[in-house]
Amino acid sequence: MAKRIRQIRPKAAKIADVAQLAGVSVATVSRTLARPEVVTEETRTRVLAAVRDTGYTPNISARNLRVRKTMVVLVAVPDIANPFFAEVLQGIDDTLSASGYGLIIANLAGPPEKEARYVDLVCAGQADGVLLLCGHVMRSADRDLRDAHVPLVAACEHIPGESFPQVTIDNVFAARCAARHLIDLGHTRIAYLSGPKSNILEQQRLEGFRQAVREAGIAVDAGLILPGDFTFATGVEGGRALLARAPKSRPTALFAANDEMAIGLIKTIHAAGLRVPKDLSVVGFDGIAYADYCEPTLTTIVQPRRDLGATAAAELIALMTTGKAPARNEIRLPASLVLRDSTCPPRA
Amino acid sequence: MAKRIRQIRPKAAKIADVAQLAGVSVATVSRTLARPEVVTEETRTRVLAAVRDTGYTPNISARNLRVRKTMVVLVAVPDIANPFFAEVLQGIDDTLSASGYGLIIANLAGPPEKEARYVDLVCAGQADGVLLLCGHVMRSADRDLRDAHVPLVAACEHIPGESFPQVTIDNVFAARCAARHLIDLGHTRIAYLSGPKSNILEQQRLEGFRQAVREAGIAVDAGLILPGDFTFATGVEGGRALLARAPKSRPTALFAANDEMAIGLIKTIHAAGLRVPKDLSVVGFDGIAYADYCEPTLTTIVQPRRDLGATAAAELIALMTTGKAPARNEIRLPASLVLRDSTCPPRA
DNA sequence: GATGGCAATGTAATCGATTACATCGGCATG
DNA sequence: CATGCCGATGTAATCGATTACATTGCCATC
Repeated sequence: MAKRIRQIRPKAAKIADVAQLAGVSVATVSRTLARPEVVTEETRTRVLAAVRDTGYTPNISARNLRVRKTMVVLVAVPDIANPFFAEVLQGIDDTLSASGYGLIIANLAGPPEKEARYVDLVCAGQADGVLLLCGHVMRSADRDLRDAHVPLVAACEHIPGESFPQVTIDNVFAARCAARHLIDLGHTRIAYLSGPKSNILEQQRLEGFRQAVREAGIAVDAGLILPGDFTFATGVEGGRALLARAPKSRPTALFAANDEMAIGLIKTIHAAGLRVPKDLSVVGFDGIAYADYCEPTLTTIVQPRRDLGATAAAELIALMTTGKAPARNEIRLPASLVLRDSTCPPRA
Repeated sequence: MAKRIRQIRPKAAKIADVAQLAGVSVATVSRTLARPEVVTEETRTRVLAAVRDTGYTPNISARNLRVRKTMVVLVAVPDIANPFFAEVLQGIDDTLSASGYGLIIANLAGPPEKEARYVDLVCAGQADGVLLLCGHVMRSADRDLRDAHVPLVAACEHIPGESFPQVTIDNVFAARCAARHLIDLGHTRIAYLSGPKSNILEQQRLEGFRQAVREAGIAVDAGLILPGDFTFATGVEGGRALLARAPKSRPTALFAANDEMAIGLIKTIHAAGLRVPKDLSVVGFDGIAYADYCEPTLTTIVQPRRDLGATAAAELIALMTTGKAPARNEIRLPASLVLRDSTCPPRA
């Protein structure tokens, strides 16, 4: 136990060691590894044998310094603990690592000075590109990021009027579909459970909701727009607010700006003895895994999470390698309304 | 729109530029930045001004090459999409980034060759340390990792007989508590919903379950050990298996080796018209956020996820900086049994 | 047989920061 | 006044890989 860990790492083999062992020059070793076809069959085998024997692996810092690339991209994510982003991340990781890129994750949930540190990293040439999974990067950091002229791609949150590629779903349209679904079922008193007002996604989803309601000729009741911030807890709050209303004036359906709030709300409604969907139909947004586990299963807009990540990553790779922006700057992936058990027509 | 992104990054300022502008040598610039107290007040201000004016940020690859450190640690995680690990990651991230370390995440969910690539990265000196969140690293890669003599710390899964520090909870003990809770409530026919047989956590939890049952003088019914693999889907399967039994021979309580399975199982039980906890008490394991959202809320063992991550990270930092292993190699953090609504005494 | 071309390999400059060692000037001490 | 020390700064070696350019030798061509 507690066997002392070797404190001094054995001096790793360097390219010169390999060269010496193989009886060639360092250039030949480097070439053998980078473009095997340019060296003789014979030297190639000798060099590769030497590589094996020495256990050589190239020092990446040295290479990076020389070629001025890092093969690393920085991914700024609002909150890794959020399962939604976790899945987007997987898509990113798959694509990126298939092309030999590593990714370093900047988790923005946390003290803001961390954010600054990550931006520094990028500026210091520690990343060849940046993937933004959220619209709100700190103002000052944001400037620095642009000034660094590092290839940049955003995903998930669409920021209007930006010049870098953005991969998102059409939130306005999707929200309109969701609301429309409730309307088609026959609901006319429909509530909306909001995300944080300043959030772009929230704004777009509310807009979609408004459009659908307006199209149906329903007046939007300001009292039915409930405040929230995308968390389970505010979903619970929303449920309480609903229950506080006189039964007559309660909505028969509700559209939540994300799934977590929808689930919190349903829980509260159930606790009060009312049933979803009979007494209240609920539609969510995002399509987190849990939406399919909860009771009742949640009708929701499912975003192609992995695909969003994968596409954004592919876009970034293109940008990093060709250096030019893609033809279409705003890439929209299809989202789908998945019908489950949390919606039904209103009671007669 | 599609404003062409600047293809050639403006040549970033280097230390020599700053030195020239400030009218000092590169050494002085470097010293000013690293140890401000050793230079004159006067030069310091001149240098800092020059740094600002040139927008200089040190090139990290060059620094790494020189000082043979990267200030990056590699975190091997079985599956980032799993919310449990996501929270552990947050703890890691907080601690690591507070000490100026970056982290690169090796997501092992995916093609095994990715794993090899990550190991290469470490061997190539791209990381100063490794944090393992799972016991099962590929055999061959495992060897390479040890051979690289890179500081290593494991968390979450305890691997008996290893020489590197491990930060975990006592799974056997915790599982025993969970089972004990059911026994104390008066249950005598208790089922166990397993994880994958080869998984160490599963083995430890099953062992804890067995101990509790044995202590209570209850015979372990092999038919009540249901197969599973930690996924929601196998939880559902487990539920079906239970329902397939004659009502008389059904257990009155069940301990699931993790929360996701417990939730899947409850869903199935409910769908069949039985109620949790009245007809079946259920205890889970892990304490994922969702365990507190579901209906009924889940009695479970909650692991100190953030703390596991933070402690492991702190341990790794110590190992990387002092180079010596800590006094205690096996660090156990306390887990707690949280009582919620999914358990109650059996019906008379 | 001289010449040009080409394929294979070697030599050395280079990337940008850190830091051991050298230098310089000033001041205190004997 | 010479000596030595110290604090501030400069000079240049160094980290390890890549690659432009140089070199070598061989073969084909005239």
